[in-house]
Amino acid sequence: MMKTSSFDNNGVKKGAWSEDEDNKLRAYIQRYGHWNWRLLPKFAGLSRSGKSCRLRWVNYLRPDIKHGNFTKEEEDLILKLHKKLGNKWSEMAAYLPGRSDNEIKNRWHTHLKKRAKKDREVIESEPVRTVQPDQATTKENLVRNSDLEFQQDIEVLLAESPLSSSSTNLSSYWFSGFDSSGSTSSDDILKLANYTPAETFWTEPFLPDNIDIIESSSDKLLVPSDLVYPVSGQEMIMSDEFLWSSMDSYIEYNDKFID
DNA sequence: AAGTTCGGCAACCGCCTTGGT
DNA sequence: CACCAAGGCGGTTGCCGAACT
Repeated sequence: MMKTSSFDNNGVKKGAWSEDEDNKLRAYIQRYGHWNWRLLPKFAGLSRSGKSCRLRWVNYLRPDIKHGNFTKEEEDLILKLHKKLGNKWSEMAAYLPGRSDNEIKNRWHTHLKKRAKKDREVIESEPVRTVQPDQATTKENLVRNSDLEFQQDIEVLLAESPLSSSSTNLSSYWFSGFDSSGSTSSDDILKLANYTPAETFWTEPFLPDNIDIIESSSDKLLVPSDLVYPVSGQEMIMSDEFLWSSMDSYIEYNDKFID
């Protein structure tokens, strides 16, 4: 099931992720978040593209991600969502906590597409019922009813899960304050669920508001590239100790400007 | 038992959108 | 307004195990 890994001309690794790579990526994001996907692999000691790292995180390593079989309720909801949204996998993922857009897409292609086709055939083969005028089953009402049903399905599903997050929401999951043990407690998940990024602290790493003053001063604000200059693919792979200590001194150095 | 086909899914690719300059 | 970089999304590919012959 795994793709065998290989390196492209730029020394970027492709294919299946090893456990070691997973651990590095997980540990890095849990400790520092993902402030820049393109630069992240360098700091995490991975010879992967940023895109690849992002995908691996979003689809597989995110602590809230659910693995394993889809429930009947989830499948039913996907069918309804697909009817309503079409191939908007990421939008669909917003209604299915813990499921990635990729997973939903795969599920659709492997199982649900057939089921949807079957369902359609059954509906089409059903004889057309004659409607009494007093039933007032206008087209408008039918649409309204299906919307209501759809809304109810979503409410039921969300009630079953403590999270109502989406892959899109969680892709901005660059929280700080997680421990680096690699384990994820329910507290962590709750923290994540309740987390609302109110500032751009991590997305624009360590650049304080008074940047003008700092730039004019003799001190210079460190940026990640000040710490590491990988010139070859080989040099991008660094020891964890080095990475963590580099990052820590980077934070420490810039902290004085932020206070 | 060996070969072939099929199903499932992780990962890649290329395009589009968005935000910054 | 144009350009560029980064992130995000949907389509597709490729690998592997299971099922079938």
